[in-house]
Amino acid sequence: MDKIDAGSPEKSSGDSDKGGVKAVDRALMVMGALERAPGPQTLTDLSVATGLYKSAVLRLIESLKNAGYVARFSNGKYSLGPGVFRLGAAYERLNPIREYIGVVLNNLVSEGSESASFHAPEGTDSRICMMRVDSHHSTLDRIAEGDILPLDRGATGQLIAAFGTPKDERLEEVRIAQFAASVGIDDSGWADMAAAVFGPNGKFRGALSLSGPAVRFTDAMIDRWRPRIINAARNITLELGGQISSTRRPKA
Amino acid sequence: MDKIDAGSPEKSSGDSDKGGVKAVDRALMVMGALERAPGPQTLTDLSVATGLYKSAVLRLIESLKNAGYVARFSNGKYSLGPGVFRLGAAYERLNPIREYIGVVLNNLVSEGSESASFHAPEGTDSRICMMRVDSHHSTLDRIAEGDILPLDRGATGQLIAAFGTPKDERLEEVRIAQFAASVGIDDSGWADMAAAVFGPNGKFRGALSLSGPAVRFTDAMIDRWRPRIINAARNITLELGGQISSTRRPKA
DNA sequence: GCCAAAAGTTCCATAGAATGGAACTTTTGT
DNA sequence: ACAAAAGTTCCATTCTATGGAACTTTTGGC
Repeated sequence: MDKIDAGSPEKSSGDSDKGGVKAVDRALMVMGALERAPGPQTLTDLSVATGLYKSAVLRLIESLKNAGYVARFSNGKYSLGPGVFRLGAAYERLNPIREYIGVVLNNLVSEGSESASFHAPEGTDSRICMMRVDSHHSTLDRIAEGDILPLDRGATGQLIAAFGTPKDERLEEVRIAQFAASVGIDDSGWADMAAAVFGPNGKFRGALSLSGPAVRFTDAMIDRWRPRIINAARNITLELGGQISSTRRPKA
Repeated sequence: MDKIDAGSPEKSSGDSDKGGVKAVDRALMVMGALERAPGPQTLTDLSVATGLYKSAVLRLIESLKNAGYVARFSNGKYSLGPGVFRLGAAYERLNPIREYIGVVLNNLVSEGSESASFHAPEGTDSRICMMRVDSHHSTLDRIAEGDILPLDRGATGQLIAAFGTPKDERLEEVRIAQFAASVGIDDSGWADMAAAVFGPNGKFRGALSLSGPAVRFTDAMIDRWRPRIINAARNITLELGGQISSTRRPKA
């Protein structure tokens, strides 16, 4: 009873009309523009970014502002408002599993692991970093909670792709192992390993990941941490009410 | 026209018509209901909570779901979706902190303070000068925006260390006071005082600091400026959406 | 396992809300 | 000081969001 359908932004072809409310779609376009923007935006910025008339943006913003989702500064620019924080806090409160994942991540890091994080699928070709605890080693990579990352980079991306839709058959080995590790040679200088987490009905929920400088991801290091990260992922799965399956289940 | 008013306790009253977009207002009412709810909500729950017809809620949710702001579980209940988490992360990321802090720093300096600056934690054992406004007095010290500084020097470093990880228990007094001032005798010839700034959830965000020649940091001068810098820090905290806590906080 | 009640979903004519764009005011930049 | 860009107001027209009926599915009592 925990399967999630959060809707996917992309719809292959002709995604526009999906029976929602158009005015709301437009307001959320404005929110998206503000979310993506590098900083406070002018009315004209938003008009250009969304393709809506300035007058329309102004009207939509009026409603968003009343709810605190948009803030306007004294210089006239717009940005996300404190209301989105309240929302974020509510999200945390409503998803208490995050607390448990935090405990698991902290445990790994305090045992001396590389930086630990949890990533969930986001749409069909990306993932989102839901939580992250920096390692006690150096911490200079730029990944933070909320970051959207591609699936074609790193073991974590690979693991999520292996359980994605449509399934990448080339990744069947990864899917069976429920684990992936960077082979090491990557010009980025970073490496990672990840173990799969499942919810009820065996539904894939995300990846528990350790990441750090590639130079530290030796075969020995990977062998040492693999059982621990797999075990940690298993604990999260159990906490989520998921079943541990050594074999893959065909359908939910 | 007839609202299904089943007695909605929240929303108080004056949600007067402020010239926004009604459909958006309604969608945000649904968001508010989800935010306030103790757990996943049924369609009927939301219909009752918002006073909207079920069919209307369904349509609004369709749009909210497409944006990821609302998720639907396999048991049919609705809750906030991962999109709000992204939003929260975006808010944190593009915090307009600098714009507002610049105003505050300028105000302090134009009131005759020593050079004013804002420092944020950088890693676990250093801080970064995020902004700086030179005083109208003399003295050019060499600290500039972007400089990385240690935590073992000055009141500002001490304050940031007091809220750092791991916590330095010897600095509990500083943490409680949310304020620190150089005691004066320092062979460097420089002194400073600093007040803590917090963001949402009481998270420590950095220190507002005044710094200058030690010779000018007399007890009387510190007493004179302490309330002003504390008040300025408080204003920044409020602007950041943080809460002012007069009582001591056990965690930060 | 059956039935009644509640919840969820689909559909449509119509009211009225949202729209585009023109006109106007304010701010910015040179 | 001036021109150009940004921001704001306003309104007739259009098209969308709406209420509510009808229908399907799920829940729960017995």
